[in-house]
Amino acid sequence: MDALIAGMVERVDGLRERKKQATRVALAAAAVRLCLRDGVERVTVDDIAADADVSPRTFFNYFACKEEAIVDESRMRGQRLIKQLGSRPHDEAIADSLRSVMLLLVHDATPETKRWIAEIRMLHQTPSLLPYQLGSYVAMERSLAEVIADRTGTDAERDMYPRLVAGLTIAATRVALSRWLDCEGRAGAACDFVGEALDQVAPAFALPADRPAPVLAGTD
Amino acid sequence: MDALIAGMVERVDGLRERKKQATRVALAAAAVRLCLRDGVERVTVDDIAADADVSPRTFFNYFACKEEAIVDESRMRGQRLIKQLGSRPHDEAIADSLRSVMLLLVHDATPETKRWIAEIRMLHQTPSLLPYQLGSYVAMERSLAEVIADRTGTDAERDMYPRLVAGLTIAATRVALSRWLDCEGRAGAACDFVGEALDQVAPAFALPADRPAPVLAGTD
DNA sequence: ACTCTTATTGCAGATCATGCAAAGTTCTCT
DNA sequence: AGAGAACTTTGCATGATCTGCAATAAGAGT
Repeated sequence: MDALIAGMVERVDGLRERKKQATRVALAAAAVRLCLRDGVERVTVDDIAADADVSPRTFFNYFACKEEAIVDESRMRGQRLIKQLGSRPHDEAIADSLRSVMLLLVHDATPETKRWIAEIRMLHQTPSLLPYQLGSYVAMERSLAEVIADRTGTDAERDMYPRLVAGLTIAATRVALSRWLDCEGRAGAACDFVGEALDQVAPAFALPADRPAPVLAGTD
Repeated sequence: MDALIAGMVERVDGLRERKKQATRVALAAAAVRLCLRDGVERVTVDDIAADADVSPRTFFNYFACKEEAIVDESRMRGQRLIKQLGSRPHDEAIADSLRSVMLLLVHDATPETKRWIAEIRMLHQTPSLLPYQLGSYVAMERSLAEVIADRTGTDAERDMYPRLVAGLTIAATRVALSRWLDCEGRAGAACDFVGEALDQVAPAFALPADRPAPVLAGTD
């Protein structure tokens, strides 16, 4: 749990680390801003670097490609979400905690959510970005699994349960958002879609110990 | 359903279409073969094109990048799997059908499975390929959703259920295989992992109509 | 102030990826 | 069979992507 917190919290020691963070954030923000303004196709790495006031070469010290930078804000938003999961009441059922936190995503009160919607709308209609978006989801899955392990008394290394619940949660949310974007404006709010998907998947969150043994017995 | 079958079946009309298929298959096979032989980093598009006996320019008529070609066999394998799902008894519970078909993946009787294992082992330890692998999973999800819709009397366009079940199935299988690869040789066979994951997720496959209303009252 | 460590930058070079037009095929129709 | 349409392959040119390497600059610790 210590490593998790250390990796998540944005508290940084010295000036050097703070500048690195700032550069990374500036690059990611520039990437999204330019893509929203000019369209993903028309934005080059040079443009992004110029907008963030660093050399093009520095860009590649932070991201392997343009797409990674574009998706980085989404990744950070996921990390913040997981942090909020950690601050849910510790005795709450894990399904309820996950539901509350995932619904924060689409709770369109904050201006931040507005930007995020514009962002995922762009990601949703740009096939070349899809793989990298999915990659950031998997990264989120890993962090999520650690929190779930902590909350359910399972082991993120040895047990499949936390990884599985994390994967199912992300998958359900992803499908719900995708369907919402497909029929946007015509069929209700995003939180209805996400809520419905998480209701459907919730029965799979029962701890294996509480689940009746399957017909074909397990591995241990 | 017609469009699905048409897109899936590899039956081709004329010589032209057959040659195109052959070129695509040759490129994908060359990509995997060279990557397994020399390592992903050391293989260039020119190498792949040369191995498949076409010009480098032709490569880009089929794939947008090297990674897409490497993952294409995996994508085709998925399509074949979905075809097999269509031939399961039509009155079988969808959870059982999915279980049977997904377990075919890791049923290591065929020599084809051997190659596939080598392939996913490579994908698993090459972070730069992960995004494209995930992309092929999402493509598989779409086809899978159509079959599930057909089998359960739901609508792949309007209902969330088939897309969700497809997404959960893929997610469970992906997590199981990932965990198996993480502790390979130490903790049993791959089919045990996949089976356990699918057992855990199965309760989420109940049709919404059969599911009791959630505690937190719904959205409608 | 001095040194150690680390980040930034420019440059060279390889690879990636796309548009375009010419050349080579398969297909269709008579 | 043969003419022309439709499509695929290919080479070329060009811009973008990405990686090492070495020099410079800047923060951290003493």
